[in-house]
Amino acid sequence: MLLSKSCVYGLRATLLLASNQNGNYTSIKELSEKLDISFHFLTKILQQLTAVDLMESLKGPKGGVRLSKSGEEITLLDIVIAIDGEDLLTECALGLPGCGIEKPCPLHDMWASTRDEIREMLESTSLTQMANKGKKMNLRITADGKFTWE
Amino acid sequence: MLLSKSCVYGLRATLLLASNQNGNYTSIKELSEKLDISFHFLTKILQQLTAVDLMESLKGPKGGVRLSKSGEEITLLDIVIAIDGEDLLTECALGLPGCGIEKPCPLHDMWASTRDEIREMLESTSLTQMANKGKKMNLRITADGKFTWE
DNA sequence: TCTATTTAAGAGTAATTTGTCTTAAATATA
DNA sequence: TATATTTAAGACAAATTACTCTTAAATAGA
Repeated sequence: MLLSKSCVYGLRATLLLASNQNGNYTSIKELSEKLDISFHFLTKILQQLTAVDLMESLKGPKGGVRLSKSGEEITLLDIVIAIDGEDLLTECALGLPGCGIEKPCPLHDMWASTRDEIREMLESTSLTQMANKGKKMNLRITADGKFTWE
Repeated sequence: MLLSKSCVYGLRATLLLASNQNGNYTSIKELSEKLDISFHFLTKILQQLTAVDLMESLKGPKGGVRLSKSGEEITLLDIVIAIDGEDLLTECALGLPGCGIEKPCPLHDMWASTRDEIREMLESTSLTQMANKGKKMNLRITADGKFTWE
């Protein structure tokens, strides 16, 4: 799997938040129900995003989470790195520690350029772009497809 | 992680076999020692490759494993698919089952083209190509770098 | 101030991946 | 044929990832 499940869940949730940005907090309960993700599990994942200030949270009634800046300023890469770390973008295809230009493995050159394309793709795409696309074309972000962008 | 550890180990072992192709069997013991991989674990992994006829094995003294055809005819993709399956090349970036042109997620188009590049890279590279490169440039296929292509 | 609501934090469980160990089956060679 | 060597197979253990549950802390609103 390219992205961990946690990361995928984080992306789905932040896409939803980006589609809906009005300054209000959205409760994690609501997110978890709309996205069909376990509430407690999603809570833990989103805590990682608030920990790196990609999101803000507020406890209590009317509380919840929201993006800490415009979804246009948050890229898919920001979310991926916050949850899965840099591994995907730095790791050797043969799993060798310290694989790089100085001490490469046979696959290094090829793999490094593929990795860069992945990075470029994630880095050049904002949450808002994807959320707008999903909204406009009514695309799925859940398995059952019951989710609607409203 | 893009590739599982099993897959990485399988790649390292088959690269070594491709570098050394003379029709003889190489014992898994020797592979595991040269590559610094647990013998029993490597045995299990290589069984998956013999199961799909990418390798042949022979029990008993002088036994071991060898590629079932020239390493020029075996691509990295063959090994990856045999061990990790097609997931990497078919899976949705958001983990949605059945994500495709008819029922895409917002990331689908972008991701599908990146996935195709990964496939293209793995498919167009043979074990022998990588083994020769490693041999010629004396590149690592183990963490400690003690391995030598001889 | 009290209460209901909501996130935070941490312990605990389940599933998957990774790795180990033992025994069985095959085979080359003496 | 007997023996040593090697893969095959399956049970088992450890580590990681995925998920659940309980309790604490914060806060809006009555």
